[in-house]
Parts: sequence; structure tokens; C-alpha cells
Amino acid sequence: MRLKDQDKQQRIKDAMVRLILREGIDGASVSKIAKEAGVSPATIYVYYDSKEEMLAEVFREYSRAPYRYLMQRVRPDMDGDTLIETIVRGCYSFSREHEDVFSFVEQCSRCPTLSERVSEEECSCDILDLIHSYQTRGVLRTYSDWNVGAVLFAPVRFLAMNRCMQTSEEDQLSELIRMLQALLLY
Amino acid sequence: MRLKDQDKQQRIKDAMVRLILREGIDGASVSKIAKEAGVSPATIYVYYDSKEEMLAEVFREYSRAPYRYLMQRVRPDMDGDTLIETIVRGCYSFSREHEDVFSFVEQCSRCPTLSERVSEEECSCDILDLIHSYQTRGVLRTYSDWNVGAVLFAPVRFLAMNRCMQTSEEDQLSELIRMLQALLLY
Amino acid sequence: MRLKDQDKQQRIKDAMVRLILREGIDGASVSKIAKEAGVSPATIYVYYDSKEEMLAEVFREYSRAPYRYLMQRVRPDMDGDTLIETIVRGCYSFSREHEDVFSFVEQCSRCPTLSERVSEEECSCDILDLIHSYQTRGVLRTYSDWNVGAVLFAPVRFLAMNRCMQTSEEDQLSELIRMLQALLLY
Amino acid sequence: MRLKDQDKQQRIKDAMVRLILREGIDGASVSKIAKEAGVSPATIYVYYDSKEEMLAEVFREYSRAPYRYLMQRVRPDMDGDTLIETIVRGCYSFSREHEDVFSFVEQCSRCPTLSERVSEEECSCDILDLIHSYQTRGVLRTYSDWNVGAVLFAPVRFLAMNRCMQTSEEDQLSELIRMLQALLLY
DNA sequence: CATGAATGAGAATTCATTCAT
DNA sequence: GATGAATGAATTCTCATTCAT
Repeated sequence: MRLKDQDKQQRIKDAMVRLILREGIDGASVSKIAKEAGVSPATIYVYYDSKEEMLAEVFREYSRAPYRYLMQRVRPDMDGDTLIETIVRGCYSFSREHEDVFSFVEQCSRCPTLSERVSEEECSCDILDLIHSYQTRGVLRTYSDWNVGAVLFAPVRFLAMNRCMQTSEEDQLSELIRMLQALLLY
Repeated sequence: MRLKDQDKQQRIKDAMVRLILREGIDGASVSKIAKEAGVSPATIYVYYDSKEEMLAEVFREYSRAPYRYLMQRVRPDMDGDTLIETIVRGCYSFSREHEDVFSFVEQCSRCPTLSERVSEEECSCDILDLIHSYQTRGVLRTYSDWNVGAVLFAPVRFLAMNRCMQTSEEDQLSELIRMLQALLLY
Repeated sequence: MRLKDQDKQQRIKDAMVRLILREGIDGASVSKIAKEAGVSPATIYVYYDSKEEMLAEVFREYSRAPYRYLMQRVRPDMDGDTLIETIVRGCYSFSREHEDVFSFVEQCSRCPTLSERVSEEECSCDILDLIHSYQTRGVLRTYSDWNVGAVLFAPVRFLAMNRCMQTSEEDQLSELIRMLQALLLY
Repeated sequence: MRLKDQDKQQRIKDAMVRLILREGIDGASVSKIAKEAGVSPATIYVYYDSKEEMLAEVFREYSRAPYRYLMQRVRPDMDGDTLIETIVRGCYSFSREHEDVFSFVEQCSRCPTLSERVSEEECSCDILDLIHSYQTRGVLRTYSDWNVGAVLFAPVRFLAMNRCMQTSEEDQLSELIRMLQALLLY
């Protein structure tokens, strides 16, 4: 029973995220989501109080997803080069493997009514803690958290958004990694 | 026969962009836009065939706006440091002075049904041409266009999105500028 | 979960048909129909996918109505005179007793976008089967189905459409019946 | 100048009739008609006070068209057989050669708000006068005008409406002609 | 818990018509 | 006379949500 419910809620989330990838945030109506999830519209209101709350709640949850994904790939004993490479490649492969979640979070984070509810900081805090330790150890240069986050995550997301790269993905990524290594490492 | 009122169309665009800043892309209905612009909903259809086309058309037009804004501030005879500072500060002040257009473009460019209609490249081409000349002259390091664009524009936009900075805006920006100067200049 | 209210759907059909009698096919808007049926406009879309489909579906159903009405009045053991009289009088009284359905079907069958969806043949087939048997028995002359249908149904409908007859309805009808008996019986 | 105007009004009529053939009476909006006619919507109001009046006026005019068409084909000195053949074939070929006008009149004559404005009688009066003379001369049997009209015009129009005939058009028509000759001639 | 029916409010869009030129 | 812009009212239809089961 418990599993059944969990599963149903998960199907709703998946449906919403998939739909928003396909049709944009304004194309995802409750009934479409319900149909995509294979449940009744009314069922959605068993799990969420309103569409607004559903969006916000799932946005809050999925905002952390890319950082969780990263945390499973980085190790505290990596050297600086590897850390940066792992982060950049991780960001990129997350956007490929979880295209729907990536697009969902990108869209929500630009929507003024949603973004104010979730702060970037609390999502990336684990990664930032790790980075702090590298800074303390004198491996990474010491810049403000926002700027480190800005250069580590924004450019690779920018590339992930604009699929059509001139050169191969691999070359593009490698170059960016080298750039960021030069920028951030001593 | 009345002539098409140029001013009226501009009011419609402004209203749309303002509304999307306030309520997000899914909160901007045709009637709200009309009310905000002080025209009848039907009038909007004199200028655009559909809401979808209106969004796309205005998105296409305004996508270039930040780059045009930049082009008016950079000079080909600037030294490398100043060029980067001007670009980064320009990006940031555009986002402040034209908050609505900035937010509008950010939102549209994340919406899958809209973004595929406008390519980043063709918007930034003038700036990229300028950068090429600096690269040729041996002032800027030679990286691929996408990566240069990614590090020059994405981080500062990221900061502009997440208003609430720990330190002062000025310090934050200065630091980012110094980082990018170190990264991109010989 | 509420069950689909059979009665509600019938009220919608009735309302539509009544309205089309009063205001013509182009005067029957979804909201007027809803008001006439005492339901919300949205409810109509629970039962039909679109106005077009609603019209077509109800047209298809009601196209058979006059023929069903006739079938309940004719008997296989009637003599030829009585058969023709029953058919003609049946057609006429149907148009009087079910003025709305009659007018509805007449209007729809002239509308090019609707008429192509419903064939006259499949509606009148039962009556035609009966007529075939009278032809086989040598009671009715053998003409093609279309021509038999044309002379049996079209003239009386024509009279039913143009209410204002010179002489009394009864005399008019009796004469037509005598004409068709002479034409169709040996 | 005069010709120009006449021509423009004719183009409007043609456009309306054509559109109603294609999309039905409820698909013919003023702007569509204007576009089809190649004029401005406002121009239509130079010639007609309202859409309602336009429809009614053109309906009134075109109601007579099939009878005028017939009158040009019948001659007072034809024998009875030829008269009936000419009328029936004339009705049918009119429906083929002027498909749009035929469909337009059929649709309007079933629309309750329009049909009450135009009486069948005054349209067919010339033909009926001719028929009267044949009746006086003892060629045609004497039935009431409505019944004569009903059997002479309704069946062939019925065939014209339901294009898809089993046998060839020619055989179908010939048979109907023979039937009506037998019915109406001494 | 789960549902499909039901709906008031509002969406996008079109309508018939008028107005200023 | 002729026009395209402009619009209030109405169109078809969808939305987020609730209700009865």
C-alpha cells in the first residue's frame, strides 16, 4: 500500500517534469499531467494542495537533484584538477541523463513566482562545503561562494542549454574544464 | 483608414514584458497584457497572429537587446582589461536597467517551445566578432566561441538572477571581473 | 466518483435541437445550448470533444429518428395503398410532433461539413427493405431505391418545410398520397 | 465607376456563396467573406447594412436563380414529355453548374430565421404559370400547385444533394423523368 | 485512497461592426 | 466609395479545483 502510493506520487512528478520539458511550464496543466501520469486529476489533489504548491514543492526537491548527482561523483580526496573536471562533466552528464529534470529546474528557476521560494545557496551547500575545504587546504583559490558557483555551474549549463555546438561536445567540455582549472586552481 | 499605431504595438510589447517579469510566463494571458497595455484584447490580434507568435516575435527581437546594449558601451580601441570589465558590468547593468526585458529573455530562452526558434549565436555575433579581433591581436586567449560566451555571459547573468548576494554587488562584480580578466587575457 | 448523468446528456441534446429550431444552426452557440440545458458550458465538453463533434454525433443519431418513427407505424401485412399512406402521413406527422428534430436534421443534412458524415442510405435502410419486399411481391413497381426514396420522402418534407399551404393540410396530404399511390402501385 | 461598384458587389456575393458551400452557413464570417472577395470588411457595409440583411437579400435574389435557369430552357410549345424532362434535367444541371448557389439556397431555405423571409411560391411562379397553361390545355393532370412543385422539384434536388448514386447519374435521372411523366401527364 | 463528473472562472481567439482617414 | 485599424461582445474551449461515490 505504502509503495503503491509512493509510486503514484512519483508518477505524478515524472509526468509533470516530462510534460514541462515537452511543452514548457505554461503547457503543463493539471489534467494533462494527470493523463500523462495515468491518474485522475483529483488524485493529484490527494498529494498536493494546489498546482502552485505542487510546482513549488517538486521544484524545491528537484533543485537539489543536480547537486546530489554531483555529490555522488566527487570524493574529498580527489586532487583539484579532478574535482573540477568531475564537477563540470557531472553537470553536463546530468543535463543529458535527466533532460527533463534539468529543463524543469532551469525553467522554474527563471520564473519569478517560483524562484523566490528556493534559494540556490541551500541547494549547492554541500558542494560549497567541499569547495571550502579545498580552499582551506590551499588547492583552490579563494573567491566568494557566489562567484565560484557562478563560474563552475553557469557556463556548463549554458552549453547544455544550447545543444548545437560547433565542435564536438567532448572537445568543448574539455576546453571549458581546462579553463576553469586554470582559473580556480593555484 | 487609420494607420497602424506604432506606439500601440510598443505598448503591447512593454506590457507583455512587464507582466512576465511580475507573474512569470504562464501568468501572462492575452487579456492581462491587453489591460496592462490599455488596449482591447482584439487589438493584439491586429499586430500578432497568435499569442505564441507574439511571444516568439518579441523574444526574437529582445534577444538581441542585451548585446546591442553592450555594443554601445564597448569600443574597439579599449584595452583587454577594460573590454572584459565593460562587458561584465554592461551585462549586469542591463539586467538592472531593463529588468523586465532581462527576465523575459531569460524565461523565454529556457522554454523549449520558444528557445528553438532563436539561436544564441546570431544574437551575440557582433560581440563575438569584436572578441575575435582581440584574439587575433593576441590580447585575448583563443578559446572556442561557445566557451568564451559561456564564461563571459553566463556567470554574470547567474549573479543577476540571484539578487541576494552576500557581499555588496560592487565587490561581487569586481571579483568576477578580475577572475575573467585572469582567465581570458594573456 | 459521480456517474455520467444520462439525463444530463439528453438535456444537452434537447437544448441544442430546440435552439437550432429557433435560431438556426449558426445561432446555436455552446453557451446558449448550455444555458438552455441548464448546465455549465464546460459540462458539454464532458460529453463531447468539440461543438463540431457534438453536432455530428447528434445529427448521426437523429438522422435515423424519422425512419424509426415510420417503422413503428408500418406493418408488413399492410396493403400497398395503406403502406404509402402510412409512410407519407408518418413523415408529415413526425415533422409536426418533432418539429425541432425535423428542422435540426433538415438543416444539418444541408450543411456540407456535416452531411458528408451521415449517409441517407444507412438511415432509411429498414424502410427500403420493407419496400423491397413489396416490390418482390409485385405490389410496388420496381424503381431504384434512390428514386423511390426521393419521391416518397422529399415531397412530403418539402410540404412540411413550407407550412403555409393554400388548401387545408389534410387535402394537400391526401392528394399527395393519391399521387404517389398511382405512381408506385401496380 | 458604376461598373466597378457592380463588380465589387458581385464579388462579395460570389465570395459569400462560395464560402458557404465550403464551410457551411455558420462558417461564413464577414471577414472571411471580405478576404475571399478581395475587399475590406468595411466595404461590405457600403453595400449592406448588416450581415443578416446581406444574407437575406442575397438569399432572396438567388432563390429565384434556379427557376430563372429553368425558364430559359423551357418553351411554351414543348410537348408534355419534353417539358417534364427539361424541368427535371434543368434542376439537376443547375445544381451541378451552380453548385455554390444551389447549396447556398438549400442551406438558407432550411434556416428558420431566413426562410420565413422568402416564400417558395413567389420564386417558382413563372414556372407554375407555365404549368397552369399545360393543365388548362389538358396536357398535365390537375393537382394543386404545391403538390406539383413538390414532386417536380423536391425529388431531383434530393438526388442532387446525395451525390453518390448507385447507378449512373444518367440512368437515375431518366428513370425519375419517366416516373414523373407517368404521374403528371394524361 | 482514488476517482471521473461537474463547474465557475478564465483562457485564446473571432465576430460583426464602426471609425478616422 | 473604400479602407485597414480598432474594439466590445461573444465565440469555442481549457483550467484548476471540488464533489459525490
